[in-house]
Amino acid sequence: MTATVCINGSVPATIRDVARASGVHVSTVSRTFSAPHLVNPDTRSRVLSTAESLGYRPNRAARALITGRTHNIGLIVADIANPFFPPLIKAAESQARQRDYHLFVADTNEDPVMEEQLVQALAKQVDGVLLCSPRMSNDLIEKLRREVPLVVVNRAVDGLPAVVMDVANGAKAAIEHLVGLGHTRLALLGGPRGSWTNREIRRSTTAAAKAAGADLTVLGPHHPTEAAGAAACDAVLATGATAVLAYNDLMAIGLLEALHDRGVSVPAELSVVGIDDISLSRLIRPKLTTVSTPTAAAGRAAVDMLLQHDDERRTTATVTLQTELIVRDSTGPNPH
Amino acid sequence: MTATVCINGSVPATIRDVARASGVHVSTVSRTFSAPHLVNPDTRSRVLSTAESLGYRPNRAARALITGRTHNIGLIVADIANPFFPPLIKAAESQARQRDYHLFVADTNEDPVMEEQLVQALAKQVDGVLLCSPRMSNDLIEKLRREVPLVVVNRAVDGLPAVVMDVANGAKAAIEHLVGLGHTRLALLGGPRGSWTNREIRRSTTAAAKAAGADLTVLGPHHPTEAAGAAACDAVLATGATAVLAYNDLMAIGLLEALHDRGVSVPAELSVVGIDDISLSRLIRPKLTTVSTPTAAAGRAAVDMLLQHDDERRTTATVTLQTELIVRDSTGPNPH
DNA sequence: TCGGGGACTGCAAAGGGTTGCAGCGACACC
DNA sequence: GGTGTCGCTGCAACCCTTTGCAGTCCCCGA
Repeated sequence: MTATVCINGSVPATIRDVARASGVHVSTVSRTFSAPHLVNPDTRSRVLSTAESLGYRPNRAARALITGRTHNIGLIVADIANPFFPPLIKAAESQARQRDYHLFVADTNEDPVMEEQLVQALAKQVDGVLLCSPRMSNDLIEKLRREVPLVVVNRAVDGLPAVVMDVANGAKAAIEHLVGLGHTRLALLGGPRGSWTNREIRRSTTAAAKAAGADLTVLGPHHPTEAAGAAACDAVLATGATAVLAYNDLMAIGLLEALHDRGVSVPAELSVVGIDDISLSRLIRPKLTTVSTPTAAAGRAAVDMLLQHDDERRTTATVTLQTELIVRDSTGPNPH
Repeated sequence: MTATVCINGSVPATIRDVARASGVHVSTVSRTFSAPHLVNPDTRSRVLSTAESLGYRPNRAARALITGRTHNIGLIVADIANPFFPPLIKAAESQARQRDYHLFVADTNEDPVMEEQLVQALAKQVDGVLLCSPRMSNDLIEKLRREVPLVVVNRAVDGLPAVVMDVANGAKAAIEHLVGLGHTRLALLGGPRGSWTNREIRRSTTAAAKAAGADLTVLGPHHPTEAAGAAACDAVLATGATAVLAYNDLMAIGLLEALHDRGVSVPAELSVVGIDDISLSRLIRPKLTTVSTPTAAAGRAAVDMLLQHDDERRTTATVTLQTELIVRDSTGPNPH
């Protein structure tokens, strides 16, 4: 086999080198790092300083082999480049590192089949996986949780720890906002098939519209992209609705673009509401009215749940994070 | 020690279990996976099927321990949530996985000190690190490359494989575009201290302005953020310039926002050019004229370089990716 | 018939740590 | 002085896989 030599020709120092150089047994060196209180302060500082001078760092793979804990976490998202995810990834990474964990990030390209492959591939290499907005079936999730501890984000699964955003409540607030502006014919621009969030939104929106005595046309399923939002423009207009709630900001923004191209003015002729409050939403014109979802908090919470339920016995709690309607410039009174 | 038990109480299958169940030696099982041509097809298929039924997957940590290759890559960026990075991360991850590598992603929060810590922490756990837009000193890079193979992106370092974008040429094109529109008083909204890209842009912009006989005021250093772009608005106006080139799109967009608030119309009174062509740039109004940088290609190229120079002897080549000026609506003729 | 070689397979060491157990000296207490 | 305890350290097995080496078996050519 090929030894991993550094560029200057020296081999990275192992625990044995440190032991030899400081005149103690390897187990003492090991304890110096993993259970410092068990070793004599003098010995400890001697070991520490020779370790320092040798540039020694414990090999995590070797440690993982015996302890069974890799100190790695996997994070699986549908699309890294979808602006919804980066804040979540960033928060999760930061939280993980603070607890001395490293984060694998993987992208399924919106493909549910890929989700399974990724979990399988990561399973032996991580202490747990964060599944963000998974589209796979419940059965499959059941199967996978047997291979590796799982925390799901943006989905509720029986008996599995989960972090969800209260989009139902957010969607309800959005509908009430629109009804309050006098709109009576509404449309919902649906998201992708298999999305728990999408089901929540549809359910809540339907109920809220009904309660308010408003008409609601549900469109979809659609890809959760700007392009799909733009492509759905004619379908939206055909419903005769004066206000639309979109599955996410990206679709809302695509819709806004297409409306602009067709000369339909927002919010004068049509009100548009998004969901997520991605940073883009306050930069476009008109500024988008949207339901803000606490993505960074979700990332942190998911890491916390994984690490905590990893320590003690498994918890199956679901933490629900609140959402908030942010009214900006894309909604206005019913023109009729 | 605590065995890692799965949720159903079973312990994950090891190579030994497979060997026992299929009546061969562990080495044969090992070879079945890592050198299939060395084992009899019958044996191989028998091993494969029992492995399948036992749900066996090779333990990468154990494999890493003996081969010295982890099949992991580290990717260090300044800010995951900065829209410049996600396309790069996505492309790198995809390219890595295609070659059976997994990607650690880490965020320095724009802090150069953190860069070193991260490389150190990742060093023993990866086969190489991709350093994106590093701000650390050359000396430090020299030191770190001794611990782990490095590829730098958006920076040229002597003797180190690098992927850079030809921003110099892009900035030159931007200046020529502005001069062609009749602008003679220009401003450069500079980026962060320590950024190689920033130096390149300044150098090239200065030269291009001089060559064209135009005035150039250089502002900065600034954080590469929208907020910093907005904050610099007054300073930009104070220069008396009729056209500005910003270090990146984010700053340009922040500037656009601030200009809008002050009632300065773009491009009628002031032309603005960004760099990067993040997806946001074509969604804001006016659509931003910008220099597009091939970030996804950079991510792929960086992974390729790391993996290739990892195979054979170390290459120190620098690959330079072309940039392109995208003219949209934020630039127009000199009003004077 | 025998030697040589090829195709498989088994054996065992190695890789870098962790950890239960036992040893040992120092000290306190009776 | 004997005994028990405590603090520290060493010993050695173990984690899971890879891989150089050696052995076995079979086939082929001489």
